Amino acid sequence: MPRPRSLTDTGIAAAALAVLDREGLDGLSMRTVAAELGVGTMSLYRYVTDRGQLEGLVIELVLDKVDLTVPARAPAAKRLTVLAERARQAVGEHLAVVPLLLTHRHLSVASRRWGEAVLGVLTDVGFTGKRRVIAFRALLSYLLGTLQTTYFGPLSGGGTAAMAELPVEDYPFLRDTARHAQRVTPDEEFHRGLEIVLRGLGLS
Amino acid sequence: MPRPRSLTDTGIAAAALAVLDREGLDGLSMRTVAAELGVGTMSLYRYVTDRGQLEGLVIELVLDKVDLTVPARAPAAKRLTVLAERARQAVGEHLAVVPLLLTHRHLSVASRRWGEAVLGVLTDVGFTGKRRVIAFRALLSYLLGTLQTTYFGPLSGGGTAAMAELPVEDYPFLRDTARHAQRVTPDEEFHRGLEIVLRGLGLS
DNA sequence: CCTCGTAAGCGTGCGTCGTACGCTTACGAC
DNA sequence: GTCGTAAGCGTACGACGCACGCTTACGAGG
Repeated sequence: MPRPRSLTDTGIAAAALAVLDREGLDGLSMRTVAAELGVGTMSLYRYVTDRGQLEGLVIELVLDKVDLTVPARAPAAKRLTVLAERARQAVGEHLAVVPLLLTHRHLSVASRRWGEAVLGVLTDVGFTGKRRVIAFRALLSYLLGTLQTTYFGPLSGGGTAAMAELPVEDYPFLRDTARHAQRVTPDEEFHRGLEIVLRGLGLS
Repeated sequence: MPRPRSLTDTGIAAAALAVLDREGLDGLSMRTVAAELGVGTMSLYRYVTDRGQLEGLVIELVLDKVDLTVPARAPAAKRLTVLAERARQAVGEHLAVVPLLLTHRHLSVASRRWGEAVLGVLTDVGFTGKRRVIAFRALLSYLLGTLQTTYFGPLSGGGTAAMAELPVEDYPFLRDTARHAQRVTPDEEFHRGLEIVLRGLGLS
């Protein structure tokens, strides 16, 4: 009976993501997203209760793209690597969502499904009880940690370059490490770091 | 000759930290910090070029407290654990600085010194070149990851409680894991997770 | 075809933020 | 006692999120 809705959740999320990709986190506001949708600022509030919920839609859109199917007969380490790498890749394609992901992860349904998939693998190879809690949180912490370090201080970024020029007498190790770091790709860093965690879990 | 300065960097940082502890990150503004110091808002700008620099002072204040001395003859795993745990504790006493730490870590001198100490241990047990880069970043990512997960979604928090009530048919593992998680203390989570990473590094 | 209830769309405005600008004022060397 | 210097701050501007209530488009019932 009443006037039909003209916007969809995913349309709103896509607009916000477009703004995010184009102008970064600072450029994301109710006003810019509304403009991106060709709509008045306050119209957005017909679809979203507040800015936080809009941010939630964005991370949902990004995380929904990660494929959770996994080669059934592959070793656990391989299956976990695949799940972690897909999540990292999905987020990596829209780096500006990292800060939003960190704050909204816990109430995202896509994130929960990812967690369920990871826990499925862990359970499959005998993790239960507290051990499973610890293993899961270790994996999650490593993943989120790498995401945020690549976002705020990538090895290829200015921070590392600056450290490479630190005075040798004060920071010999940091300086030398920074110099090697510039030749490590993000993929290599993530993959080999993940191998470390998996090896620590007794897998691989 | 001119009028003497009445504020110090550490005084400003301490005031900001007090506001942060009392009112959280949302309560931190140039106005509230100035008021905490008993000074006009714009007076702060005589000591700090912008809000970002003020945030930098806070994290410097917090990180300066971490003791970087380490038992010389202890095994590497023990030395790294001590360094990681001290950093975690220093930050844990002022949880509201976590978001600031994530954004300002790379240009903090205290953080650099901590990194230098960690790299010293790694070097001491034979890590060099790319391997040292990977090992360091893995440790750093894990540490930052746990900090941010405990800040945004602690195991003892509402997020975990909500997951414990998830429908069994959709999220069997997540639900069961969340139930066990509520009985894991933050210290236990961090310590055992760190053990995993260290074991993955071939230490311990 | 017309009416009218409903909800979409949005204009205005408030209180907050960071901070640019320039005035006033306290200090201490001469 | 004078005066150069920099400390201290009052005002104001353009963003922000969002509360409120008006206007307007729709489509089902008569």
